[in-house]
Order: sequence, then structure tokens, then C-alpha cells
Amino acid sequence: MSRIERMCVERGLKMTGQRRLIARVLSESEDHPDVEELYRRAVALDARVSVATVYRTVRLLEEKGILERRDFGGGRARYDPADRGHHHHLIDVDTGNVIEFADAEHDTVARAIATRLGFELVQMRLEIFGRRLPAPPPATPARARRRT
Amino acid sequence: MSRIERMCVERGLKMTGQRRLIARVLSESEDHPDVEELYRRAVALDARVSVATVYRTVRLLEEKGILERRDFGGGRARYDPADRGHHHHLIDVDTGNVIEFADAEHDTVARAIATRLGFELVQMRLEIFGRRLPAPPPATPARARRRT
DNA sequence: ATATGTGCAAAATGTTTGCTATCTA
DNA sequence: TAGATAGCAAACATTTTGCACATAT
Repeated sequence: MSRIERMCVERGLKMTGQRRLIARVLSESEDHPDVEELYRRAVALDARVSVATVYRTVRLLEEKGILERRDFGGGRARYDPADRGHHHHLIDVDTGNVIEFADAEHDTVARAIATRLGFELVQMRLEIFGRRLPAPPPATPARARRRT
Repeated sequence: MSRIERMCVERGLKMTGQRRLIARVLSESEDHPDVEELYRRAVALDARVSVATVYRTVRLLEEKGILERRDFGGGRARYDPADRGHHHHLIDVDTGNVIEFADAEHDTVARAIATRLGFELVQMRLEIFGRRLPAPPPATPARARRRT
């Protein structure tokens, strides 16, 4: 039984073949797939699924707190299993690649800000959009260069 | 001439009546309206605009760096004049209200993270979702309160 | 047995675009 | 006047939904 399927069962969801399939695909994914991609991966394993079901399922899993919906630009929602733990994202603006990272300091500061403004922190979202740096300076190429 | 219109002119945009109108609406807005809302406010001032033009204009202004597009959930893009300075958002999960705040520390840390991961920071997005706290403790009346 | 889930195609939503008329610089 | 822009409606892309049938508990 896949990791995500187990979470579904724990929450008392009725498990159909397609939900099991989608749960499996999610469990085996290490990236942040969108619905179309999930559908593609699912169909490859068992053609008896429809996109509509994928949409319905991710929505359900989001409501149950099993998935988190993300928006990294590009117009489609992308999904992130909640059990990966709290983390943030760095998106490569050129390639669209997403790197996950955790940062306790940000979390602490965010909570403090919420409190200061009279709110209880429910969730926070930190996304950094960046461009890959040229590659670390070639050690010492005859002469060290200074930053421009 | 409205604040935003001035920015358009500075960037050499051809100013039509509708662009002037939209620029004015943006200049007078202190929230983060979506296209439909911008259109509503614009039409109220002068009916000779279409939604298509609002879409085209916000996209143009975004490309020119005059507006920043935001996503606070809810499916529609919302716009934020870039000249308000760098800031982040706290969204009230119950009402959808958005509060702006600045936080230099976050910015510094974000830049450091990007660098550590081998990226140059292009942009960052920090959103805090919170729920309004019950109201500060009735504050021992007869005695002055300290800042939290 | 009964409530719930699925597939399909149609509809809803938000946004973009082709074309012609119009306007700015 | 040349070239960019506006309006309109049709086109798009993504996501939701109504309905008849299938399935899990």
C-alpha cells in the first residue's frame, strides 16, 4: 500500500481503484506535478482513469490535508504531498525547475510578524525565484577576479 | 496626471484615453484589485473601455515593471503597483483581506538562501495566511500597555 | 443496499487573440 | 500618415459539473 494511500485510509476515504492509482503515482513522485502530468503518469500504469477523476481526487486530497496546492507560475496548479514536511521553494526562472529547502528562521520570523499584526499564523508560503549563477569562480585562474 | 500615468509616459508608452483611465484607477486604488474589479472601477468613470483592454493593459504594465502580478488564491490574478516599494502580504484567511508589510530581515535571508543554492535572487514572494486573533486581552484598563 | 465515486461531454472561468476600425505621436 | 491600440466576439486553457452507470463499504 502506497504512502499516500495509507493517509487516505487513515482519513476514512473510500478507496477505489483510481484513487489507489493516483495515490500511488503521488507517492512515487518526487517533484511537483500538475494535474495533466499526474494524469499522464497514472494512465501509463492503468488506462482506466479520466482527467476529471484526477481533478476530483487532488481536490479531495487537498481538503483532507494530504496534498498542498502550489502555484509556481505557468497557469496550472501543482501538487505537493504535505507529508514531505514544511519547506519552501526556489524556482529557476529559466528552466522552471523547483528546489525545495527548509528554513527555520523564516518560519519563526513569519510567526512573529503575524502576531505583531494581530493574527494567528495559519500557513506561510515563501518562494524564491532565481537565476542559476554562472558556476563558482574557477578557483584561481591566473588572477583572482573581484565581484563586479 | 496620475502617478501611474507618469510612469507610463516615462517608459514611452503611447497614452490612449483608456490607458489614462486605467492608470488613474490603479493610482487611486490602495488594495490589490483583480482585472474584473479594475474594469468595474474604470467603467464607472468612463464607459468607453472593455475588459480586453484592461487585460492587455495590465499585462503591458507588468512587462514594463509598473505593476506586479500576484496570486492570493481565488483563481484570479491581482495587481500591485510596483512603486509601493518592496513588501509582502498577510492574507486574512476568513475575509480575504490583504495587509501589506515590509521586512528587511526576510529579504536578506532569502538572498542568502538563493546564493547558497547557487542562484541569483530574481524575485521573492512571501505570503502569510493568518486568522485574526480574538482581540488583544482587555488590557488591564487602569494601567498602560507595553508593546508586544 | 446505499451512499459515494467515475466517465463523458458540456459548461464555467479567467485570459488571450484575430480582425477591423480608431487613435496617438 | 504610419503604426500602435481598442472593441468585439471567438478561441483558449484549465478546472468544474450534471447525469447515468459502476463500485466500495
